[in-house]
Amino acid sequence: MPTTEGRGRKLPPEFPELVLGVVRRIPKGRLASYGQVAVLAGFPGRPRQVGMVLKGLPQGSRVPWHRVVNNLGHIPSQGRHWSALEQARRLQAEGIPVNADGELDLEAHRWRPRVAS
DNA sequence: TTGTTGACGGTTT
DNA sequence: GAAACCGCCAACA
Repeated sequence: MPTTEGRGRKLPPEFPELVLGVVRRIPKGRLASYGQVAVLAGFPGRPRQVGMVLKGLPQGSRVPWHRVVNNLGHIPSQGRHWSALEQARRLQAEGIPVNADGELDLEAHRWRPRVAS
């Protein structure tokens, strides 16, 4: 049955939910990259769509989307319309040091989901 | 309808 | 070791 699963070329309407579910699973003081969230959500190779979903999140969302950064360990748009500076401040409040450049130690706080082991 | 952009990632030169 | 290019797919103009 073609649930169009597996290589479903099209993104299911639940994509945002899956992404939010993964992001919500990020523990405090931990960081995750867009690609990582995409893979955990079950859509490897689509980090941009993940960003697009987070972009459409309202400010009242309980999703710790501020814990999601790019693989470079750097917060984007640092000065654009987006309030990246405020998010960086939140990360510091979680115990994650952020440079004035908007860079942070991703590897030092990389979220490690249980891979079975 | 087609073309371009985009909270990015990975690979190659 | 660093920089540049390409690729994925969806939403927007």
